[in-house]
Amino acid sequence: MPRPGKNSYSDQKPPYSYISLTAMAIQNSSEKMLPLSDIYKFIMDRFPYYRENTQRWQNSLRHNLSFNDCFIKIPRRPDQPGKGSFWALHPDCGDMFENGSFLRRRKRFKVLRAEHMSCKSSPMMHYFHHHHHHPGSKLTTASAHHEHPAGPAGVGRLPPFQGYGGISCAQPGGFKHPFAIENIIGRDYKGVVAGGLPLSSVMHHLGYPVPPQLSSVVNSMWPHVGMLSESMSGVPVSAAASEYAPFGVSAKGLYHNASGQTLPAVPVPIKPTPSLGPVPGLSGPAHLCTPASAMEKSDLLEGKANPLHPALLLS
DNA sequence: AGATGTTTATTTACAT
DNA sequence: ATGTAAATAAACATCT
Repeated sequence: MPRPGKNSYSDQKPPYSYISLTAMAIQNSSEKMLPLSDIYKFIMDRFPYYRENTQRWQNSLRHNLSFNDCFIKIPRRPDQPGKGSFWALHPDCGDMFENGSFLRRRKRFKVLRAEHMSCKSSPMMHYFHHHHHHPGSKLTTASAHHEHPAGPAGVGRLPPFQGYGGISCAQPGGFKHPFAIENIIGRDYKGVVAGGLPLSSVMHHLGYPVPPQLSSVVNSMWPHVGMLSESMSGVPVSAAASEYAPFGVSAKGLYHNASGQTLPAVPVPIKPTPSLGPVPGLSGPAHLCTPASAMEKSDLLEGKANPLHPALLLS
């Protein structure tokens, strides 16, 4: 362990899995989707550690994109030049890091084989179209309508997406919130709380589109989101890097200080969700309290699917 | 040829 | 100690 001589953390391996790094990058983008090269760029910009061994970690990252159902591929429209597809987060992947650890999720997010059949599984599935080409491929190729009423200024603004081939089950004005990380940190987001739950996740589950402003909380979610490298931001990397210095802090201490205020999401070692005890009004078989993200394909196929979302159960 | 994706296999590390 | 998520390696396919 390097005795912190100022910069010693800067090139340390960040306490994020590839999945969380990628989710971070995607969430940080205005369109909530990025081409591979931009994911690379995001990571390299903020984490000096990843400016080396690029062959190795980028291969791993690509593996993760393909392998994990929480990432979906969105084809480019003809008017969006560039290489490769866009990558986004599966709308139903929920809080993948609800346990407070960005290193290891409680359970892998897996998509049901027959998900395309019932849109009732999630209103969000309206954004996806049954294009089951290759059997066994994860989600269907998405024909998501990533049209933002007005793309937030900045990153390569895309023309409003009209949908593919005229097929459209557009959710008027809606952005599909991918990743309800608000639950991790955002409990104090202004005006957010409804019955103790972040508004956006409630909305999500009621089938309402979550407005972009709400997903902007992301910027407070990930310690490094919004932070650029020293060269770009003028902020010394070492200073910013110290943000994830306290690896060992308890999750409890991270989320709320004494006054109940929310603190930045510093990744912590996975720990038993302290408040995960019996949820009032939600007693019953354990598997019924299992987060959707914890469901295995087999469970879902056997009809054990949990209609309730983690965000509504735990938080 | 190189970037992008997909897939299988093996190893490592963490949680329970 | 066992189960599993994540990391790593590598073969291979596709597309530009």
